[in-house]
Amino acid sequence: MIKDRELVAEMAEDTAPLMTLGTILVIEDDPRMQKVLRRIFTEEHYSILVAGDGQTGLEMFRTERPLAVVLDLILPHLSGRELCQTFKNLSSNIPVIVLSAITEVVDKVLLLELGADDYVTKPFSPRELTARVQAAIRRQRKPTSQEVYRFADCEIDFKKMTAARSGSTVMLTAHEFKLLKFFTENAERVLTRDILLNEVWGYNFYPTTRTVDNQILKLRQKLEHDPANPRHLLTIYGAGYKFVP
Amino acid sequence: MIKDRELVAEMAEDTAPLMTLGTILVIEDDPRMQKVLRRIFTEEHYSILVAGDGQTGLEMFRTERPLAVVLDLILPHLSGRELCQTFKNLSSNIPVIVLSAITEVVDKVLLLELGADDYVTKPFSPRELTARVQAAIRRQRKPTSQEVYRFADCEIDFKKMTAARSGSTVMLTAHEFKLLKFFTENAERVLTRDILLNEVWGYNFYPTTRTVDNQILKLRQKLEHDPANPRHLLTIYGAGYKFVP
DNA sequence: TTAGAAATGACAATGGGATGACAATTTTGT
DNA sequence: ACAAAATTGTCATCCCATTGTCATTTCTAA
Repeated sequence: MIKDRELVAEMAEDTAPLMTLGTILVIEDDPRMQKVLRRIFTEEHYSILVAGDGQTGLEMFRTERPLAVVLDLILPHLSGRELCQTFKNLSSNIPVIVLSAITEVVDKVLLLELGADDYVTKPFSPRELTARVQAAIRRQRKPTSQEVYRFADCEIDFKKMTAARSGSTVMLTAHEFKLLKFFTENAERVLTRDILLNEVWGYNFYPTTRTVDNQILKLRQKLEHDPANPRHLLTIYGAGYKFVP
Repeated sequence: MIKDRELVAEMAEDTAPLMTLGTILVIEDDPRMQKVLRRIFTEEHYSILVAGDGQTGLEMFRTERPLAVVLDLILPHLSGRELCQTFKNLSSNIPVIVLSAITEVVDKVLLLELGADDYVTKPFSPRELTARVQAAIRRQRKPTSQEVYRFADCEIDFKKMTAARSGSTVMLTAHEFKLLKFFTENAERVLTRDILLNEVWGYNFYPTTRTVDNQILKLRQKLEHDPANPRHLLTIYGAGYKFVP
Protein backbone atom coordinates (compact mmCIF):
# COMPACT_ATOMS: atom_id res chain seq x y z
CA MET A 1 0.00 0.00 0.00
CA ILE A 2 2.70 2.42 0.98
CA LYS A 3 4.59 1.23 -2.06
CA ASP A 4 1.73 2.15 -4.30
CA ARG A 5 1.68 5.65 -2.98
CA GLU A 6 5.37 6.09 -3.44
CA LEU A 7 5.00 4.91 -6.97
CA VAL A 8 2.23 7.35 -7.63
CA ALA A 9 4.25 10.13 -6.11
CA GLU A 10 7.21 9.36 -8.31
CA MET A 11 5.15 9.24 -11.42
CA ALA A 12 3.44 12.46 -10.51
CA GLU A 13 6.82 14.13 -10.69
CA ASP A 14 6.89 13.28 -14.32
CA THR A 15 4.37 15.82 -15.48
CA ALA A 16 3.69 19.19 -13.95
CA PRO A 17 0.86 19.32 -11.43
CA LEU A 18 -2.49 20.15 -12.87
CA MET A 19 -3.32 22.77 -10.32
CA THR A 20 -1.71 24.69 -7.50
CA LEU A 21 -3.02 26.99 -4.85
CA GLY A 22 -0.82 29.84 -6.02
CA THR A 23 2.77 31.02 -5.99
CA ILE A 24 4.94 31.74 -3.01
CA LEU A 25 8.12 33.77 -3.34
CA VAL A 26 10.99 32.56 -1.20
CA ILE A 27 14.04 34.71 -0.62
CA GLU A 28 16.80 32.61 0.83
CA ASP A 29 20.47 32.26 0.00
CA ASP A 30 21.31 28.90 1.51
CA PRO A 31 20.86 26.21 -1.17
CA ARG A 32 20.03 23.55 1.37
CA MET A 33 17.32 25.64 2.88
CA GLN A 34 16.06 26.47 -0.62
CA LYS A 35 15.61 22.78 -1.25
CA VAL A 36 13.78 22.22 1.98
CA LEU A 37 11.44 25.10 1.40
CA ARG A 38 10.75 24.03 -2.14
CA ARG A 39 9.79 20.57 -1.03
CA ILE A 40 7.62 21.83 1.78
CA PHE A 41 5.56 24.19 -0.30
CA THR A 42 5.35 21.90 -3.28
CA GLU A 43 3.89 19.20 -1.10
CA GLU A 44 1.26 21.63 0.05
CA HIS A 45 0.38 22.33 -3.57
CA TYR A 46 1.91 25.73 -3.99
CA SER A 47 4.07 26.85 -6.86
CA ILE A 48 7.32 28.31 -5.65
CA LEU A 49 9.77 30.91 -6.87
CA VAL A 50 13.17 31.04 -5.23
CA ALA A 51 15.43 34.06 -5.22
CA GLY A 52 18.93 33.88 -3.83
CA ASP A 53 19.15 37.54 -2.96
CA GLY A 54 16.98 40.55 -2.41
CA GLN A 55 17.50 42.12 -5.82
CA THR A 56 16.24 39.18 -7.84
CA GLY A 57 13.58 38.70 -5.22
CA LEU A 58 12.23 42.16 -5.85
CA GLU A 59 12.28 41.59 -9.58
CA MET A 60 10.41 38.34 -9.25
CA PHE A 61 7.92 40.04 -7.02
CA ARG A 62 7.22 42.68 -9.61
CA THR A 63 6.74 40.31 -12.53
CA GLU A 64 4.89 37.45 -10.87
CA ARG A 65 2.53 38.48 -8.18
CA PRO A 66 3.00 35.89 -5.48
CA LEU A 67 0.48 35.05 -2.80
CA ALA A 68 3.02 35.60 -0.07
CA VAL A 69 6.72 36.20 0.56
CA VAL A 70 8.91 34.07 2.79
CA LEU A 71 12.02 35.98 3.65
CA ASP A 72 15.23 34.94 5.33
CA LEU A 73 16.62 37.71 7.43
CA ILE A 74 20.27 37.04 6.71
CA LEU A 75 20.89 37.91 3.12
CA PRO A 76 23.80 39.26 1.14
CA HIS A 77 23.79 42.81 -0.20
CA LEU A 78 20.42 44.00 1.03
CA SER A 79 19.48 43.52 4.61
CA GLY A 80 16.39 41.50 5.22
CA ARG A 81 14.95 44.27 7.31
CA GLU A 82 15.10 46.77 4.48
CA LEU A 83 13.64 44.24 2.09
CA CYS A 84 10.73 43.62 4.35
CA GLN A 85 9.90 47.29 4.39
CA THR A 86 10.31 47.55 0.65
CA PHE A 87 7.79 44.81 0.04
CA LYS A 88 5.33 46.48 2.29
CA ASN A 89 5.81 49.76 0.47
CA LEU A 90 5.31 48.15 -2.91
CA SER A 91 2.19 46.31 -1.96
CA SER A 92 1.04 47.04 1.51
CA ASN A 93 -0.97 43.92 2.08
CA ILE A 94 1.20 41.17 0.70
CA PRO A 95 1.84 38.74 3.53
CA VAL A 96 5.51 38.62 4.51
CA ILE A 97 6.73 35.81 6.75
CA VAL A 98 10.22 36.14 8.13
CA LEU A 99 12.61 33.27 8.81
CA SER A 100 15.20 33.93 11.46
CA ALA A 101 17.71 31.93 13.43
CA ILE A 102 17.01 31.65 17.09
CA THR A 103 19.90 33.89 17.99
CA GLU A 104 18.55 36.83 16.07
CA VAL A 105 15.12 36.91 17.56
CA VAL A 106 16.18 39.99 19.34
CA ASP A 107 13.00 41.81 18.96
CA LYS A 108 9.70 40.46 17.72
CA VAL A 109 8.17 43.82 18.04
CA LEU A 110 10.69 45.40 15.73
CA LEU A 111 9.99 42.78 13.11
CA LEU A 112 6.31 43.39 13.19
CA GLU A 113 6.93 47.11 13.07
CA LEU A 114 8.87 46.59 9.87
CA GLY A 115 5.70 45.16 8.46
CA ALA A 116 6.28 41.44 8.74
CA ASP A 117 3.06 39.56 9.23
CA ASP A 118 4.62 36.71 11.10
CA TYR A 119 7.95 35.10 11.81
CA VAL A 120 9.24 31.57 12.21
CA THR A 121 12.44 30.77 14.01
CA LYS A 122 14.86 28.18 12.69
CA PRO A 123 14.78 25.31 13.19
CA PHE A 124 11.12 24.95 12.34
CA SER A 125 8.83 22.13 11.45
CA PRO A 126 7.36 22.09 7.95
CA ARG A 127 3.96 22.08 9.50
CA GLU A 128 4.66 25.20 11.50
CA LEU A 129 5.89 27.18 8.54
CA THR A 130 3.09 26.24 6.17
CA ALA A 131 0.53 26.81 8.87
CA ARG A 132 1.76 30.33 9.47
CA VAL A 133 2.04 31.15 5.80
CA GLN A 134 -1.42 29.83 5.10
CA ALA A 135 -2.79 31.72 8.05
CA ALA A 136 -1.23 34.93 6.81
CA ILE A 137 -2.65 34.41 3.33
CA ARG A 138 -6.06 33.65 4.69
CA ARG A 139 -5.97 36.65 6.97
CA GLN A 140 -5.10 38.96 4.16
CA ARG A 141 -7.70 37.51 1.85
CA LYS A 142 -10.95 39.40 1.88
CA PRO A 143 -11.83 41.83 4.65
CA THR A 144 -12.60 38.88 6.93
CA SER A 145 -15.21 36.31 6.11
CA GLN A 146 -18.76 37.43 6.48
CA GLU A 147 -20.90 35.77 9.03
CA VAL A 148 -23.31 34.70 6.37
CA TYR A 149 -22.60 33.73 2.80
CA ARG A 150 -25.40 33.78 0.28
CA PHE A 151 -25.64 32.18 -3.13
CA ALA A 152 -28.65 31.24 -5.21
CA ASP A 153 -31.36 30.36 -2.70
CA CYS A 154 -28.87 29.23 -0.07
CA GLU A 155 -27.53 30.82 3.04
CA ILE A 156 -24.56 29.62 5.01
CA ASP A 157 -24.16 30.81 8.55
CA PHE A 158 -20.54 30.50 9.54
CA LYS A 159 -21.22 31.18 13.16
CA LYS A 160 -24.05 28.75 13.62
CA MET A 161 -22.47 26.19 11.29
CA THR A 162 -25.72 25.77 9.46
CA ALA A 163 -26.96 26.16 5.94
CA ALA A 164 -30.41 27.02 4.72
CA ARG A 165 -31.95 26.30 1.36
CA SER A 166 -35.05 28.34 0.59
CA GLY A 167 -35.80 28.89 4.24
CA SER A 168 -35.39 25.47 5.79
CA THR A 169 -32.16 25.07 7.70
CA VAL A 170 -29.96 22.01 7.81
CA MET A 171 -27.17 21.22 10.21
CA LEU A 172 -23.70 20.63 8.85
CA THR A 173 -21.15 18.31 10.36
CA ALA A 174 -17.65 19.57 11.09
CA HIS A 175 -16.14 18.23 7.89
CA GLU A 176 -19.01 19.26 5.71
CA PHE A 177 -18.72 22.72 7.12
CA LYS A 178 -14.99 23.00 6.65
CA LEU A 179 -15.28 21.72 3.13
CA LEU A 180 -18.07 24.09 2.25
CA LYS A 181 -16.23 27.01 3.76
CA PHE A 182 -13.18 26.22 1.72
CA PHE A 183 -15.29 26.05 -1.40
CA THR A 184 -16.84 29.44 -0.76
CA GLU A 185 -13.40 30.91 -0.16
CA ASN A 186 -12.25 29.52 -3.48
CA ALA A 187 -15.35 29.91 -5.55
CA GLU A 188 -15.07 29.33 -9.30
CA ARG A 189 -11.79 27.57 -8.81
CA VAL A 190 -11.01 24.00 -9.74
CA LEU A 191 -9.85 22.16 -6.65
CA THR A 192 -8.22 18.77 -6.97
CA ARG A 193 -8.86 16.05 -4.44
CA ASP A 194 -5.28 16.37 -3.29
CA ILE A 195 -5.72 20.00 -2.52
CA LEU A 196 -8.97 19.40 -0.71
CA LEU A 197 -7.44 16.63 1.35
CA ASN A 198 -4.61 18.88 2.35
CA GLU A 199 -6.60 21.96 3.08
CA VAL A 200 -9.70 20.51 4.64
CA TRP A 201 -8.56 17.27 6.17
CA GLY A 202 -5.01 18.07 7.20
CA TYR A 203 -1.55 17.78 5.86
CA ASN A 204 -0.34 14.22 6.20
CA PHE A 205 -3.59 12.38 6.07
CA TYR A 206 -4.26 10.27 3.05
CA PRO A 207 -7.57 8.49 3.07
CA THR A 208 -8.65 7.03 -0.21
CA THR A 209 -10.16 9.58 -2.49
CA ARG A 210 -13.64 8.12 -1.99
CA THR A 211 -13.63 10.15 1.16
CA VAL A 212 -13.75 13.41 -0.69
CA ASP A 213 -16.36 12.13 -3.08
CA ASN A 214 -18.59 11.11 -0.23
CA GLN A 215 -18.40 14.41 1.52
CA ILE A 216 -19.23 16.16 -1.71
CA LEU A 217 -22.18 13.83 -2.04
CA LYS A 218 -23.41 14.74 1.42
CA LEU A 219 -23.07 18.43 0.73
CA ARG A 220 -24.99 18.06 -2.49
CA GLN A 221 -27.77 16.25 -0.72
CA LYS A 222 -28.04 19.04 1.76
CA LEU A 223 -27.63 22.01 -0.54
CA GLU A 224 -28.42 21.17 -4.12
CA HIS A 225 -31.98 21.32 -5.32
CA ASP A 226 -31.37 18.25 -7.47
CA PRO A 227 -28.34 16.42 -6.06
CA ALA A 228 -28.09 14.29 -9.18
CA ASN A 229 -27.70 17.38 -11.38
CA PRO A 230 -25.63 19.70 -9.26
CA ARG A 231 -25.60 23.35 -10.25
CA HIS A 232 -23.16 24.63 -7.67
CA LEU A 233 -20.85 21.82 -6.59
CA LEU A 234 -19.65 20.74 -9.99
CA THR A 235 -17.54 17.77 -10.93
CA ILE A 236 -14.62 18.51 -13.19
CA TYR A 237 -13.92 15.18 -14.74
CA GLY A 238 -10.32 14.12 -14.40
CA ALA A 239 -9.47 17.06 -12.18
CA GLY A 240 -11.63 17.54 -9.12
CA TYR A 241 -14.47 19.79 -8.06
CA LYS A 242 -15.48 23.40 -8.46
CA PHE A 243 -17.95 25.54 -6.60
CA VAL A 244 -19.92 28.11 -8.54
CA PRO A 245 -22.31 30.37 -6.65
CA MET B 1 -0.23 -2.93 -35.24
CA ILE B 2 2.41 -3.47 -32.64
CA LYS B 3 4.80 -3.81 -35.53
CA ASP B 4 3.99 -0.29 -36.58
CA ARG B 5 4.99 1.03 -33.22
CA GLU B 6 8.26 -0.83 -33.22
CA LEU B 7 8.92 0.50 -36.65
CA VAL B 8 8.33 4.04 -35.52
CA ALA B 9 10.55 3.59 -32.53
CA GLU B 10 13.35 2.15 -34.59
CA MET B 11 13.22 4.86 -37.15
CA ALA B 12 13.27 7.48 -34.49
CA GLU B 13 16.54 6.04 -33.30
CA ASP B 14 18.50 6.20 -36.47
CA THR B 15 17.47 9.54 -37.85
CA ALA B 16 18.19 12.72 -35.99
CA PRO B 17 15.08 14.02 -34.25
CA LEU B 18 13.43 16.94 -35.92
CA MET B 19 12.95 18.86 -32.74
CA THR B 20 14.17 18.63 -29.20
CA LEU B 21 13.21 20.04 -25.87
CA GLY B 22 16.61 21.67 -25.52
CA THR B 23 20.22 20.86 -24.92
CA ILE B 24 21.77 19.13 -21.97
CA LEU B 25 25.45 19.42 -21.31
CA VAL B 26 27.08 16.28 -20.02
CA ILE B 27 30.53 16.36 -18.50
CA GLU B 28 31.83 12.84 -18.22
CA ASP B 29 35.15 11.26 -19.11
CA ASP B 30 34.23 7.60 -19.39
CA PRO B 31 33.36 6.86 -23.03
CA ARG B 32 30.99 4.06 -22.11
CA MET B 33 29.05 6.24 -19.76
CA GLN B 34 28.99 8.96 -22.43
CA LYS B 35 27.29 6.51 -24.76
CA VAL B 36 24.72 5.54 -22.19
CA LEU B 37 23.90 9.11 -21.32
CA ARG B 38 23.60 10.08 -24.94
CA ARG B 39 21.11 7.33 -25.58
CA ILE B 40 19.09 8.12 -22.47
CA PHE B 41 18.65 11.81 -23.17
CA THR B 42 18.13 11.37 -26.86
CA GLU B 43 15.23 9.06 -26.18
CA GLU B 44 13.67 11.72 -23.99
CA HIS B 45 13.96 14.24 -26.80
CA TYR B 46 16.85 16.28 -25.58
CA SER B 47 19.89 17.29 -27.57
CA ILE B 48 23.08 16.44 -25.85
CA LEU B 49 26.56 17.91 -25.70
CA VAL B 50 29.32 15.82 -24.21
CA ALA B 51 32.53 17.15 -22.79
CA GLY B 52 35.30 14.87 -21.62
CA ASP B 53 36.75 17.31 -19.16
CA GLY B 54 35.86 20.45 -17.29
CA GLN B 55 37.66 22.90 -19.53
CA THR B 56 35.82 22.00 -22.71
CA GLY B 57 32.67 21.68 -20.66
CA LEU B 58 32.95 25.27 -19.58
CA GLU B 59 33.57 26.40 -23.12
CA MET B 60 30.56 24.51 -24.38
CA PHE B 61 28.53 26.02 -21.61
CA ARG B 62 29.48 29.54 -22.66
CA THR B 63 28.76 29.06 -26.34
CA GLU B 64 25.70 26.82 -26.18
CA ARG B 65 23.66 27.76 -23.08
CA PRO B 66 22.25 24.36 -22.21
CA LEU B 67 19.08 23.72 -20.26
CA ALA B 68 20.94 21.81 -17.61
CA VAL B 69 24.32 20.33 -16.76
CA VAL B 70 24.94 16.72 -15.83
CA LEU B 71 28.30 16.47 -14.14
CA ASP B 72 30.38 13.48 -13.16
CA LEU B 73 32.28 14.14 -10.00
CA ILE B 74 35.44 12.28 -10.96
CA LEU B 75 37.11 14.23 -13.71
CA PRO B 76 40.66 14.88 -14.84
CA HIS B 77 42.31 18.27 -14.38
CA LEU B 78 39.52 20.21 -12.71
CA SER B 79 37.76 18.75 -9.75
CA GLY B 80 34.06 18.26 -10.17
CA ARG B 81 33.42 20.21 -7.04
CA GLU B 82 35.11 23.32 -8.33
CA LEU B 83 33.30 22.96 -11.64
CA CYS B 84 29.98 22.81 -9.92
CA GLN B 85 30.65 26.07 -8.16
CA THR B 86 31.92 27.66 -11.35
CA PHE B 87 28.71 26.88 -13.17
CA LYS B 88 26.68 28.34 -10.40
CA ASN B 89 28.78 31.48 -10.48
CA LEU B 90 28.44 31.85 -14.23
CA SER B 91 24.71 31.43 -14.24
CA SER B 92 23.22 31.09 -10.84
CA ASN B 93 20.12 29.23 -11.80
CA ILE B 94 21.30 26.67 -14.30
CA PRO B 95 20.31 23.27 -12.97
CA VAL B 96 23.33 21.12 -12.15
CA ILE B 97 22.83 17.42 -11.53
CA VAL B 98 25.78 15.52 -10.16
CA LEU B 99 26.62 11.90 -10.90
CA SER B 100 28.62 10.19 -8.23
CA ALA B 101 29.72 6.65 -7.43
CA ILE B 102 28.16 5.17 -4.38
CA THR B 103 31.36 5.30 -2.37
CA GLU B 104 31.66 9.03 -2.49
CA VAL B 105 28.26 9.84 -1.16
CA VAL B 106 30.12 10.80 1.96
CA ASP B 107 28.23 13.97 2.22
CA LYS B 108 25.34 14.91 0.09
CA VAL B 109 25.22 18.05 2.09
CA LEU B 110 28.50 19.30 0.76
CA LEU B 111 27.30 18.75 -2.78
CA LEU B 112 24.23 20.77 -2.26
CA GLU B 113 26.27 23.47 -0.61
CA LEU B 114 28.37 23.64 -3.73
CA GLY B 115 25.18 24.51 -5.54
CA ALA B 116 24.20 21.20 -7.11
CA ASP B 117 20.49 20.95 -7.58
CA ASP B 118 20.35 17.21 -7.30
CA TYR B 119 22.55 14.16 -7.41
CA VAL B 120 22.22 10.65 -8.72
CA THR B 121 24.39 7.83 -7.49
CA LYS B 122 25.79 5.27 -9.87
CA PRO B 123 24.49 2.83 -10.77
CA PHE B 124 21.25 4.55 -11.70
CA SER B 125 18.26 3.72 -13.83
CA PRO B 126 17.67 5.81 -16.94
CA ARG B 127 14.30 6.61 -15.55
CA GLU B 128 15.74 7.98 -12.34
CA LEU B 129 18.23 10.22 -14.05
CA THR B 130 15.86 11.72 -16.57
CA ALA B 131 13.20 12.21 -13.94
CA ARG B 132 15.59 14.19 -11.77
CA VAL B 133 16.95 16.25 -14.62
CA GLN B 134 13.49 17.07 -15.88
CA ALA B 135 12.36 17.93 -12.40
CA ALA B 136 15.29 20.30 -11.99
CA ILE B 137 14.57 21.98 -15.31
CA ARG B 138 10.92 22.34 -14.54
CA ARG B 139 11.72 23.77 -11.13
CA GLN B 140 13.93 26.41 -12.62
CA ARG B 141 11.35 27.31 -15.24
CA LYS B 142 9.03 29.97 -14.00
CA PRO B 143 5.72 28.65 -12.83
CA THR B 144 2.80 30.16 -14.62
CA SER B 145 1.67 32.10 -11.66
CA GLN B 146 -0.42 34.42 -13.73
CA GLU B 147 -4.02 33.56 -13.27
CA VAL B 148 -5.08 34.51 -16.75
CA TYR B 149 -3.31 34.33 -20.07
CA ARG B 150 -4.57 36.52 -22.86
CA PHE B 151 -4.03 36.31 -26.59
CA ALA B 152 -6.08 37.64 -29.46
CA ASP B 153 -9.67 37.62 -28.25
CA CYS B 154 -9.10 34.68 -25.93
CA GLU B 155 -8.59 34.41 -22.23
CA ILE B 156 -7.39 31.34 -20.41
CA ASP B 157 -8.10 31.17 -16.71
CA PHE B 158 -5.66 28.81 -15.06
CA LYS B 159 -7.52 28.72 -11.79
CA LYS B 160 -10.95 28.08 -13.19
CA MET B 161 -9.66 25.75 -15.90
CA THR B 162 -11.72 27.60 -18.44
CA ALA B 163 -11.13 29.48 -21.64
CA ALA B 164 -13.13 32.35 -23.06
CA ARG B 165 -13.37 33.46 -26.65
CA SER B 166 -14.86 36.90 -27.12
CA GLY B 167 -16.79 36.69 -23.90
CA SER B 168 -18.30 33.23 -23.94
CA THR B 169 -16.52 30.80 -21.68
CA VAL B 170 -15.96 27.12 -22.32
CA MET B 171 -14.92 24.43 -19.89
CA LEU B 172 -11.75 22.51 -20.58
CA THR B 173 -11.16 18.88 -19.70
CA ALA B 174 -8.09 17.96 -17.74
CA HIS B 175 -6.14 16.88 -20.80
CA GLU B 176 -7.16 19.83 -22.90
CA PHE B 177 -6.11 22.11 -20.10
CA LYS B 178 -2.72 20.54 -19.61
CA LEU B 179 -2.04 20.61 -23.31
CA LEU B 180 -3.07 24.22 -23.66
CA LYS B 181 -1.01 25.21 -20.66
CA PHE B 182 2.03 23.56 -22.15
CA PHE B 183 1.46 25.41 -25.41
CA THR B 184 1.26 28.76 -23.69
CA GLU B 185 4.47 27.98 -21.81
CA ASN B 186 6.17 27.16 -25.09
CA ALA B 187 4.57 29.66 -27.41
CA GLU B 188 6.06 30.13 -30.87
CA ARG B 189 7.87 26.83 -30.57
CA VAL B 190 7.34 23.85 -32.79
CA LEU B 191 6.39 20.89 -30.62
CA THR B 192 6.48 17.41 -32.04
CA ARG B 193 3.91 14.83 -31.10
CA ASP B 194 6.60 12.90 -29.30
CA ILE B 195 7.40 15.85 -27.11
CA LEU B 196 3.77 16.52 -26.38
CA LEU B 197 3.15 12.90 -25.48
CA ASN B 198 6.08 13.00 -23.11
CA GLU B 199 5.39 16.30 -21.46
CA VAL B 200 1.63 16.39 -21.36
CA TRP B 201 0.68 12.76 -21.25
CA GLY B 202 3.77 11.49 -19.46
CA TYR B 203 4.03 8.56 -21.81
CA ASN B 204 7.35 7.10 -22.67
CA PHE B 205 5.81 4.83 -25.26
CA TYR B 206 4.14 5.50 -28.53
CA PRO B 207 0.40 5.27 -28.85
CA THR B 208 -0.87 6.00 -32.29
CA THR B 209 -0.39 9.62 -32.99
CA ARG B 210 -4.08 10.22 -33.63
CA THR B 211 -4.34 10.86 -29.92
CA VAL B 212 -2.53 14.15 -30.07
CA ASP B 213 -4.29 15.19 -33.23
CA ASN B 214 -7.65 14.67 -31.65
CA GLN B 215 -6.85 16.73 -28.61
CA ILE B 216 -5.59 19.49 -30.85
CA LEU B 217 -8.82 19.24 -32.76
CA LYS B 218 -10.84 19.62 -29.58
CA LEU B 219 -8.83 22.64 -28.52
CA ARG B 220 -9.31 24.24 -31.90
CA GLN B 221 -13.04 23.71 -31.73
CA LYS B 222 -13.11 25.44 -28.39
CA LEU B 223 -10.68 28.25 -29.06
CA GLU B 224 -10.31 28.99 -32.74
CA HIS B 225 -12.76 31.25 -34.45
CA ASP B 226 -12.64 29.04 -37.52
CA PRO B 227 -11.39 25.62 -36.43
CA ALA B 228 -10.77 24.64 -40.04
CA ASN B 229 -8.40 27.56 -40.55
CA PRO B 230 -6.59 27.79 -37.25
CA ARG B 231 -4.74 31.00 -36.52
CA HIS B 232 -3.19 30.06 -33.19
CA LEU B 233 -2.84 26.29 -32.95
CA LEU B 234 -0.97 25.78 -36.18
CA THR B 235 -0.05 22.54 -37.85
CA ILE B 236 3.54 22.29 -38.95
CA TYR B 237 3.37 19.69 -41.62
CA GLY B 238 5.75 16.84 -41.04
CA ALA B 239 6.83 18.17 -37.67
CA GLY B 240 4.06 18.81 -35.18
CA TYR B 241 2.20 21.80 -33.84
CA LYS B 242 2.96 25.33 -32.83
CA PHE B 243 1.06 27.82 -30.75
CA VAL B 244 1.22 31.46 -31.75
CA PRO B 245 -0.57 34.02 -29.60
C1' DT C 1 1.99 20.20 -63.86
C1' DT C 2 0.39 16.20 -62.22
C1' DA C 3 0.05 11.86 -59.97
C1' DG C 4 1.18 9.21 -56.04
C1' DA C 5 2.55 8.99 -51.32
C1' DA C 6 2.45 10.69 -46.86
C1' DA C 7 0.55 13.47 -43.27
C1' DT C 8 -3.29 15.53 -41.19
C1' DG C 9 -8.45 16.62 -40.48
C1' DA C 10 -12.73 14.99 -39.25
C1' DC C 11 -15.86 12.10 -37.05
C1' DA C 12 -17.96 7.97 -35.14
C1' DA C 13 -17.55 4.13 -31.99
C1' DT C 14 -15.78 1.70 -28.27
C1' DG C 15 -13.41 0.71 -24.11
C1' DG C 16 -11.27 2.13 -19.88
C1' DG C 17 -11.16 4.89 -16.22
C1' DA C 18 -13.28 8.19 -13.18
C1' DT C 19 -17.23 9.31 -10.55
C1' DG C 20 -21.94 8.50 -8.26
C1' DA C 21 -24.48 6.02 -5.10
C1' DC C 22 -25.13 3.42 -1.21
C1' DA C 23 -24.13 -0.05 2.20
C1' DA C 24 -20.89 -1.76 5.67
C1' DT C 25 -17.47 -0.84 8.93
C1' DT C 26 -14.63 1.85 11.83
C1' DT C 27 -13.93 5.91 14.43
C1' DT C 28 -15.26 9.79 17.20
C1' DG C 29 -17.72 12.35 20.56
C1' DT C 30 -20.78 12.63 24.41
C1' DA D 1 -21.88 2.36 25.63
C1' DC D 2 -24.42 4.58 22.37
C1' DA D 3 -25.32 7.51 18.56
C1' DA D 4 -23.53 10.21 14.98
C1' DA D 5 -20.15 10.83 11.70
C1' DA D 6 -16.35 9.59 8.94
C1' DT D 7 -14.03 6.27 6.16
C1' DT D 8 -13.80 2.18 3.33
C1' DG D 9 -15.60 -1.09 -0.08
C1' DT D 10 -18.30 -2.33 -4.01
C1' DC D 11 -20.76 -1.96 -8.03
C1' DA D 12 -23.27 0.64 -11.57
C1' DT D 13 -23.01 4.46 -14.52
C1' DC D 14 -21.30 7.91 -17.35
C1' DC D 15 -17.88 10.58 -19.62
C1' DC D 16 -14.11 11.27 -22.43
C1' DA D 17 -9.68 9.69 -24.27
C1' DT D 18 -8.13 6.60 -27.47
C1' DT D 19 -8.54 4.33 -31.57
C1' DG D 20 -10.03 3.21 -36.34
C1' DT D 21 -11.53 4.71 -40.71
C1' DC D 22 -11.87 7.60 -44.44
C1' DA D 23 -11.68 12.16 -46.66
C1' DT D 24 -8.69 15.94 -47.49
C1' DT D 25 -4.60 18.45 -47.73
C1' DT D 26 0.33 18.84 -48.44
C1' DC D 27 4.58 17.43 -50.13
C1' DT D 28 7.63 15.20 -53.53
C1' DA D 29 9.19 13.23 -57.58
C1' DA D 30 8.46 12.34 -62.20
